[in-house]
Amino acid sequence: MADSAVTRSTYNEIAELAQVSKATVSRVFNGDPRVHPDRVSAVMKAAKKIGYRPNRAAIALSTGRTGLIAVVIDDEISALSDPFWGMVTSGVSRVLMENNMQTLLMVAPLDDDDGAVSHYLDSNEVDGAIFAQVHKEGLVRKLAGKGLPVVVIGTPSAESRDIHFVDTNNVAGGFMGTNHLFKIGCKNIATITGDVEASAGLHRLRGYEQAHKENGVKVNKNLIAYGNYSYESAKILMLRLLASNPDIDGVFAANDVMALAAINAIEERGKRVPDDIAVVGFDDTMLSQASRPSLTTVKQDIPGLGAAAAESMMQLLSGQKPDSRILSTELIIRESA
Amino acid sequence: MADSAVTRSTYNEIAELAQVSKATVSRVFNGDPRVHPDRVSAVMKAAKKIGYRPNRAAIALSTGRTGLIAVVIDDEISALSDPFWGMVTSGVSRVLMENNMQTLLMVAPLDDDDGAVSHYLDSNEVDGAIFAQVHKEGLVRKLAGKGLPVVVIGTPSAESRDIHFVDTNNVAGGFMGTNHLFKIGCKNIATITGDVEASAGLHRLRGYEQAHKENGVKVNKNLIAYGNYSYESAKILMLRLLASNPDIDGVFAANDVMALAAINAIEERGKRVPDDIAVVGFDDTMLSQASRPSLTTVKQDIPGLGAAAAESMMQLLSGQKPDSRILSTELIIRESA
DNA sequence: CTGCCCCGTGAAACCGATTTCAACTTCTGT
DNA sequence: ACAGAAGTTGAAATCGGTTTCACGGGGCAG
Repeated sequence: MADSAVTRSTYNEIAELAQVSKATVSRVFNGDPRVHPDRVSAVMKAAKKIGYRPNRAAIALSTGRTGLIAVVIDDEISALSDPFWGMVTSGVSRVLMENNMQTLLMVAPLDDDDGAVSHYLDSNEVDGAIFAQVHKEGLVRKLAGKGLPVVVIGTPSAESRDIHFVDTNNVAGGFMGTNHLFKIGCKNIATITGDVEASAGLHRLRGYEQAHKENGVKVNKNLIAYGNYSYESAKILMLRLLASNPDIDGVFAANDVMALAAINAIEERGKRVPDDIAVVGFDDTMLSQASRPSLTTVKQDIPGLGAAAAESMMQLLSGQKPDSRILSTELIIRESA
Repeated sequence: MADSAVTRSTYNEIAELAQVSKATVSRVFNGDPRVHPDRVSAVMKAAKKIGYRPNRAAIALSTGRTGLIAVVIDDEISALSDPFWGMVTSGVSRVLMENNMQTLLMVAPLDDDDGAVSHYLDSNEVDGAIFAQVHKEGLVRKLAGKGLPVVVIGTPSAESRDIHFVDTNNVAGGFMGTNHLFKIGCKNIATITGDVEASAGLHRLRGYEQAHKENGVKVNKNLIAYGNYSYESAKILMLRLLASNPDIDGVFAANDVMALAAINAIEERGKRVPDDIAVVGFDDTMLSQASRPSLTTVKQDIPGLGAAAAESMMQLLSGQKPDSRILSTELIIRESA
C-alpha cells in the first residue's frame, strides 16, 4: 500500500477542510468555470494549507494520460556517446518541461518489432513517442498504426510519409558543404558518407551529388566512401581513398568526427590541410572549433531539432496535425577549407 | 476516459476467460506460490490469448510504486552537450531497463530547492532519483530527508555523507595524470581545473597536489588556473598561464576538452606539444583519440559510472544499504605527454 | 402562480490493479 | 468418524483521482 507519511494529501482532505465534495475539488483543479468563486478560493486555500500534491498515477488511471513522452534512441552503436543525441534530447526535454510533461528516455536497439521497447510503448504507458536515429521503421509504423502519437527525428522513407517528422535539411547541407569546396577551387572532391541506411547520411550524399550537378561536374563513384559516422571507419576509408585516388583535393565528410579522421589520415600521408586537400565537416560540434586546423563545417541546430520534435508532439497531442519541419543549415567557414 | 481500442485487456477479461477471480489473476502475475498450477496455466493462456498488457498507472496507484527513476542533470551550463552526461545516462538507462524500470530524464537547473523539479520529485511520481553534476546539495538533502531513495553521481560534501553516491576516483586520477608528467621529466606543471565547486573538479586538483607532494615538489599556486570544463575557459586560462609563467613544461587539464584548448593555446604561442610542453587530459573521450597530437589522458569508465549508480539505486529500492562505490581510473598514454 | 430551464453541486460509479479477509476444500491425526 | 490444520480461492475494499447523473433552487416566461 501507499505511504505512511505524515501528510497524506488527497482530495478527500481538501474536500473536508473546504466543506465541499471531491467532485467540486476536482472541478476547481481542472478549471471548470461553473464553480462558484467562493468555493474556488476555499478549495485553493485548503489545498495550500495541507500542501496538496496531485497523484499522477491516479490521474493517469482515470484519464488515460500519463504526462510522459518517450524519447527512443536506437542504440545500435551506443548512440549517446555521440554528443549529438544528448543535445537533441536536451532540446526535447526543455520543451516538454515547459509543457508540463516529462521525458522518458529509452536507449535500446530498435531492430525488434516486438521487444521490450515495443511492449512498453504500446501499452499506454506514454502519451507519445519521439524516435531518433531510426534504422528500421517497422516498430515506428506499428506504433503509429496503433494510434500512438509519434514524431520521428530524421526523414522517414517514402512509404512512411504519413508519420510526422522533423529533420535538418541535410540535402541543402550536403550541397552547401560540397559547393563550398567547388567554390574554393577543388576539382576532385571525395566524400565520406554517414550511415546511408538512415535518412541523414543518404541526404547529405544527395547534396554532395547535387553540388556536382550544379557545378557541371560528373560524380566519380570511386570518390564516394561509405562510412558510419565513426572516427575509425573514416580514418580507414580516407587512407584507402588517398591510395586509390591521389588527385583528391577536397573532402566532404558527413560529420565532424569523420572530418577529423580524414584530416588525420591526410596528414599521416604527408599532405596538408587545407593547402593540398580541403576538408569540410558537418554538425559544428565542439570538435570543429577545437581541432587544428579548425574545421569548416555545415552547422545544424541540434537542440533546435529536439525542440521542434517536442513542439510537434505537443501539437499532435492537442489534436492538431503539425506540418513536418525541416530546419535549415549554415556554412561555418574556418581553416580547413 | 480511457481508450476505445478494440482490445482492452484487463484482469477482468482474463478472469472471465480463465474462469477465475481477479484476485487469482493478480496472484498468478505476482508469482504467488499458493495458486494451483492448473489455474496458473489457465490464466497464462488467457492472458496470452487476449494479449494482456499490464496498466502501469493502476499498478502505481495501488502499490505506490511507479517503476520510474529520475535522472536529474543540473543544467547550469547545458550539460548534455558534453558527451560525458549522455554516456552516464546511457549507463543508467541500460541497468534500469534490465531491472524493468524506466528512466525519467530531467535536465534543469537545481539551484531552486522548491522549483518544478523539486515539486515533481517529492510527490511520489518516481521511486527514486539519481543526481548528476550537483552544485548545490540543498534539494538532494531535502529529498533524501523526505525518504526518497537518492543516489548522487559525484562525491557529496562531508556533511552529506549519509547520501549514497558513486564516483570516479578523481584524486587517484589527478595523481596519475600529474605523476606521469613528473615521470617524463616535467618540472613546472600547471593545471587547469574543472569546476571546483563540485567534487570532481576539486578532487582532481587534490590529486595534482598529492603528486607534487609525492615527488617532493612544492605546489606553485600561480600554476593553478580555475576553469569550468569548457573549451573557452581553458583557452583563455592557458594563454594567461603561458604569459605569466614561461617556464611551464607540463599541463594537467581536468578534462579532454580543456586539454585540447590548452594544446591549441600552446601552439598558438609557438610552442610544441609534447616537445616543449606536455599535456595530459582527463576522461578519454573520443576527442582524445581524434586530436593531434593524440591526447595522453586519464580514462574513467563513464557508462560504468551510470551503471553503478543505477545498481546502487536498485539495491536501495530492495531495502539494502549499498556501499558507496569509487571507480578506478587508468592512464592512457598517447602522444601529448 | 405554475412550469421550464439553467446553474451549481454532491453522491456514486469508474479507471485497473492489489490486498485483506472470510469461506470453502481437502488432508491430517486420533 | 470428527476436530483442527493447511491449502486455495473469491468477494469486496482500497488506492486517488475523473466523470456521469440526478437534484435543489433561482430566474424567467406564460
